[in-house]
Amino acid sequence: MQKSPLHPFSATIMAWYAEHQRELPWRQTKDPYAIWLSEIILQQTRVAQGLPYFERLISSFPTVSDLAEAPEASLLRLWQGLGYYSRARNLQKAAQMVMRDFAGVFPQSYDEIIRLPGVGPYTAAAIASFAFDEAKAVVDGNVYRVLSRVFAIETDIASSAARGVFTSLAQSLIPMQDPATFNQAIMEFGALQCTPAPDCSDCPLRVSCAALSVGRVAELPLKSKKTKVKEIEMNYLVIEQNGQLLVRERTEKGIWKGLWEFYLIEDSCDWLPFQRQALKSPPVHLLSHRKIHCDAWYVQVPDNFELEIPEGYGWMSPSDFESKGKPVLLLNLITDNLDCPILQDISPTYL
DNA sequence: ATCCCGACTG
DNA sequence: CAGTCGGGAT
Repeated sequence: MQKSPLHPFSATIMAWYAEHQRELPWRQTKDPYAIWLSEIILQQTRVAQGLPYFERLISSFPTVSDLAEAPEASLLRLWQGLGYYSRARNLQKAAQMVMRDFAGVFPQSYDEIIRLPGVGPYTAAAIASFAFDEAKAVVDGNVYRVLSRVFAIETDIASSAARGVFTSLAQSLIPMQDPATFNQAIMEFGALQCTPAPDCSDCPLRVSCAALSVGRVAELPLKSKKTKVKEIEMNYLVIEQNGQLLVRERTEKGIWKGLWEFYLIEDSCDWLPFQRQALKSPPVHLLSHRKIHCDAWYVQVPDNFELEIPEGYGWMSPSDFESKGKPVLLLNLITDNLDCPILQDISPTYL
């Protein structure tokens, strides 16, 4: 077999990976379905947080067919607490596309894989290399960090040019004889060794790292854009009548689409149908682009009173509501107010 | 308080 | 191409 020479960088990180890699369930398989599932979970999510979700999802939906046929609500319930819920909705759309357009066989090339919803350049390269040994370099946040430092690249990673610059470089470094291990190695290296605030003293690249030699490690990678945070107010009324709760699914575009919630008043809470009991407010809830101030009240509606149901809302039993996916903000509200009997009944079994 | 992480949408 | 989409670690 013809062997092209290995770049010193590639040799070093692959040797490092052989020593330091974590044992992770999706690294013990070549099953593209399991690898795809793990990669979607790991988008914008750290391994420690994603791991239990992977275990629950793969055992609930062992095959792409199981996932395609699952009710969306049960998928979102399993995804609860992981954030970026469009990932779960796209995951199922993609599973249905595999069944319909690929006859149930997971697509086997980068060009086909990237057609799946929720799969972009990074994820397609990851699946194509890990499952099918296609020599496509992955470029994720770890790769930006590692390459910008080792090669002292000052390209702004928020710029439109960045992806091309880093993809070309990574593609020039990937060894044809083992692209999968190279891709795993460079990301694991970014996750464990070349971290945002790294300890360079025991780094295997410390003698060749360009950023370290010029004292630019802390400044790289360069990133210009910062997201502005909008402050919003959410007032929840936990409305109970006959042991049922007034709830709705968030169907409009925006945050938490597909998740469920109590009666929500976005602005000031001046609707006072009956005597209300203040609940303990959850702490200010921070998203990347939202700062949510939340207040909540409990309202018991007399059994024989005919309440006018607001548009989009309906009555639901606590146990059915428990089985729906809810934002972490509401899970916090529930667990902070377990002295309220009906909230005990929807206390989540896990986050 | 600040930073981390991909893909889609309009 | 700028804005949107969550949650957690440090």
